[in-house]
Amino acid sequence: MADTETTSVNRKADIISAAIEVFAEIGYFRATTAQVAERAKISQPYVFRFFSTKEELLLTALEVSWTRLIDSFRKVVDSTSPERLEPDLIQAYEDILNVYQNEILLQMQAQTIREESIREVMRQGFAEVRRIVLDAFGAAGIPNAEERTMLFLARGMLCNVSVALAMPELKDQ
Amino acid sequence: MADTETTSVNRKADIISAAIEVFAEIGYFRATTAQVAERAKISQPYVFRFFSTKEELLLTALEVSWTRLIDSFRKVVDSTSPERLEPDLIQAYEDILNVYQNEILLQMQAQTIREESIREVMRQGFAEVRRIVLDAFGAAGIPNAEERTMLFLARGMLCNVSVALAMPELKDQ
DNA sequence: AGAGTTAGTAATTGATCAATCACAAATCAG
DNA sequence: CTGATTTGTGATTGATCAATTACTAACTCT
Repeated sequence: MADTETTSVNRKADIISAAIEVFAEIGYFRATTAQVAERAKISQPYVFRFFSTKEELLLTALEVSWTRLIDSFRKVVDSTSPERLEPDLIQAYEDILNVYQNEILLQMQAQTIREESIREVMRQGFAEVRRIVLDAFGAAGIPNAEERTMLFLARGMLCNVSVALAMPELKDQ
Repeated sequence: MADTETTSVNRKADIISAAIEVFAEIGYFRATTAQVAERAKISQPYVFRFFSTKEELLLTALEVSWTRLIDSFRKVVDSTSPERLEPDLIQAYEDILNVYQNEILLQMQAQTIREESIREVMRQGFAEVRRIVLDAFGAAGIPNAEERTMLFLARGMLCNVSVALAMPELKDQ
């Protein structure tokens, strides 16, 4: 097992990573499967061995991005103190925005896509993040947990815009 | 001057309105100029008499949407009391989200488009809205005006997502 | 060795689309 | 009435793209 081996799982992950980059940079509808394939260093038709349609590839890419966010938030909730909970959640989100910016940019795009399968993934992702934060705020004894959760999500959405448009003044104080 | 007359100005406005609807519903990159033309009840090539490219049409549509928002906020700021300022601004935004939802959905799409001309319009729009709100909060003697402005914008962004995904639970309380 | 399976590609297809061109119909000015 | 301008469309073009087809190459197991 050399590190150059190419398993089917690796290939699929490569394609998803390439798709996240290309879709985020170029825009899902404008990006072509050939561009994704080129980034993944495979031929264009080979993409369709792993994903039957372009939309299915988007769906999978979105699932990956939500899983990353949810896992990260869960880790914080399971390991921090009530006083550090909110700042640590904010820090976790900022880390993701730094390291996996393209995944967040892709989520932003998907917010306005009207295909029902896409909307469903987005709704599930948002609902689960909200659930995790709300439960954690409640367990930490934070008062007005519902409103605080709303404000936490709201600041997250503004951070996204701030990053996407390169307008740090929008969020910084 | 009958109300059925078609001036060049009317035609242009028709095309912009049609573009806002079609782009918002279908997505800018996926929407076709033929669909815009059909909605505006003209032929597809005639669109290009008023806009030299599809992107220029998007740019104009975005300008219209920002002008609507900015004019609305200015009206509130110029006419309300310091105590009613924030609730009235929130109400003004909710009204726009109800009546001109497509314009906001188009702005959301444009947040992730990387063409520099599009980004410039979006940055100017956000910067001007922020300036208006911040100045008004300051003039109204609201403490921590900067932070309150940030939170106002943040709640606005969450409202957008809540509307786009039809998830009222995200913003309601 | 060689049959069977997996990994991968070149070439093509049918559809779609932004933009242009060539032209027609209507309106207007003198 | 007529020439000029404005308003508008049908037909076309050249490019692009998702998806399919028909292959080849490489590996695996016996």
